[in-house]
Amino acid sequence: MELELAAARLAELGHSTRLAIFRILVKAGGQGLSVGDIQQQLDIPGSTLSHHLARMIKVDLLQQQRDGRTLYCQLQFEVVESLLGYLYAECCTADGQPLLAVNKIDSAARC
Amino acid sequence: MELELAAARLAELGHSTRLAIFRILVKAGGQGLSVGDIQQQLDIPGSTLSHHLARMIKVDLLQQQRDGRTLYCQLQFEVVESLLGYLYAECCTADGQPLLAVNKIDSAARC
DNA sequence: ATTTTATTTCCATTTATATGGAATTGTCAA
DNA sequence: TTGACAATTCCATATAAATGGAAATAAAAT
Repeated sequence: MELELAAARLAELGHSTRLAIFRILVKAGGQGLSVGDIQQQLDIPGSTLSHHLARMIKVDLLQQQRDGRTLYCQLQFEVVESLLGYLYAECCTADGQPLLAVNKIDSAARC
Repeated sequence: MELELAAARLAELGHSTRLAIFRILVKAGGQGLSVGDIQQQLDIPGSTLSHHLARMIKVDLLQQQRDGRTLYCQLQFEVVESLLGYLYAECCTADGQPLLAVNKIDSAARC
């Protein structure tokens, strides 16, 4: 992922409401969650939520899929993955040594 | 790290100039790099750079240390680590299963 | 057909971010 | 103690983001 795109995606995660949406959608997993359910969890006006979702969709952090009159939001996990992968790649020195210890932490322990 | 702080830090990384600064400082490692060196690499006006640095300092992504008339900028690696750690922790489902495959990628391979 | 439900888009307003020239501060060297 | 250098702060301006009520769209139920 090139820098501009990574920055754009990080900017979208860099807002407390949107980071909360991200969090909720991670917990929801692959099947996603309806806009209404998200709204209920966050307790914010529909239009505000809609704007935030639109922004996240624009940078491919999430996707929507309609089922009847309900719109389901699904996190684009591959995109999130590539974003985090980019950050990690950037967190290596020129000589290829990782500077962060996050890799060493057991993933299960963090959950 | 709580959500608000994580969001604030992500927002600072979510700007192409600042992400470029981040990148440069990662490559520079622990000893850091002078403001002038960063400016030379980015080729932007000093005042603009200064504003960006100030923002990053405000959320503790970096630190400055004066040596004579030169100011050295050092990335706060522990902070970056905790931020990425937070994101990874959020990327686990409620039942503790990591949803991202980034952990499985060999860290050396990404550098 | 009409109402209800789910969600978006339109619109206006407020607030924050980004940018960079000019003036300023801090430090060293002659 | 003046001059140059490193970097910031001041200031003004332009642009973008955030917010939410009201109107519009889409789909289903009555």
